[in-house]
Amino acid sequence: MARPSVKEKRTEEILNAFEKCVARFGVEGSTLEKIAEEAGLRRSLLRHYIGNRDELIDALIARYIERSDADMQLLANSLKNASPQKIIDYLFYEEGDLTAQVSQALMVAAPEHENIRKQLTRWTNDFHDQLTNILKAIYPDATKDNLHIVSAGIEGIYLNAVSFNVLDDMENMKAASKAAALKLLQTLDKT
Amino acid sequence: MARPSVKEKRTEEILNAFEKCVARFGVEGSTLEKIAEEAGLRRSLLRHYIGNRDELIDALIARYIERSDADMQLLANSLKNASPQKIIDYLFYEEGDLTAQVSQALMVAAPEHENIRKQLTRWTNDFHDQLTNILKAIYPDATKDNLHIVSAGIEGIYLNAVSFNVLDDMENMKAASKAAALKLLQTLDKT
DNA sequence: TATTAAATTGTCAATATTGACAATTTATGG
DNA sequence: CCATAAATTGTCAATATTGACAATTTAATA
Repeated sequence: MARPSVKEKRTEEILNAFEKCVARFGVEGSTLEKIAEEAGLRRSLLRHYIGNRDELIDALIARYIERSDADMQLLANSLKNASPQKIIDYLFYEEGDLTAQVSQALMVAAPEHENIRKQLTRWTNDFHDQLTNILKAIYPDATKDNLHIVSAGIEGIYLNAVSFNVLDDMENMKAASKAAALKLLQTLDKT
Repeated sequence: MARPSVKEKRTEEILNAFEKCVARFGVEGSTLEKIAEEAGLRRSLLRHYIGNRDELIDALIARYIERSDADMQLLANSLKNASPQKIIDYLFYEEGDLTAQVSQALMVAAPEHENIRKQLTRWTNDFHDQLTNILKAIYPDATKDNLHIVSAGIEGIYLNAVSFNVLDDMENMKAASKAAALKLLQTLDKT
């Protein structure tokens, strides 16, 4: 017998706005006012629905990691025994620039935010393990070392390639990066 | 017949402090007060020697790019006809974490700072060209495409590996990254 | 329609940050 | 010592940012 709650909806809107701001201004550059404006809400509503600045950051990183974990699961499932080309195609599929820029901004904020640093560290290691497992399924004869090495290399090329999104006219570099990832992966062929 | 000028010295000190802050707090998180405190100077001196906030940022990126260009020249000269292992060793030599974190923070600031974005874009392309040339000297028979691809891949692995510095306990990943770069480079062997 | 819980708006003070510039101190050459 | 140019300190106002909370409005339902 009361007004219906829009808490979930608003929370999503706020965090979406926060992400957009983080991509443009970084974590420290995202003032509550900017976030509110981006969300089309009053600043007081950020506080009402989520909390103060620190709690907003916690909510952001929590949702980001949650989604990244989900994406990783999807990746792991989709790529069981996929071909090398398929794997690279999947990985380098344009997922909308936001994620990459947010990830980079969070990295920059990591030194001062214990919470962010821990979560990103765990995620990075998880991602590595997942990718290594995927590769292992395709190349069962490859040595553990080689699997680790190639996995780390692909991950590096991939993460760096998406970071090109903030620069101008990097299409060539992105294409070359993708080709490099495939080439590295194919070093596992001959064993 | 006047007091000797310390302008150059102070300017260096200020920009050093700015870099440290940028590595910790990002560009937008580096307030003039924090920079001044890090430099052990009054905030008014930042203004006196360099200027307002925007001018400080311009000075920072200018010096950063200048140094990066110099490093790149050194790299190009040092690695003329070096062995693959030498090249990778040189590239992955620990140069003091600062540079990497500053670079990443500048990337995050790029969307909102035309100046930063342009300069980083140019530098990234230059770096790619230099590395490609170095590889070409060692592998004169490799195709242009393959040189580009391997160069982009190594660059990606390298840049991403240094970004691990902000996370915890990433020694394994860094080592694997280095090995991956070498492995990728060696794909140019057989041609 | 009256009630009720939630959404939304509005306001205020405390603090942080920046820009601008005056005032003072200091080290050197003459 | 004196004049001078530079360094350094100090201060002030304007603006930005945040935290906190009161006041109001709105939509469902009994």
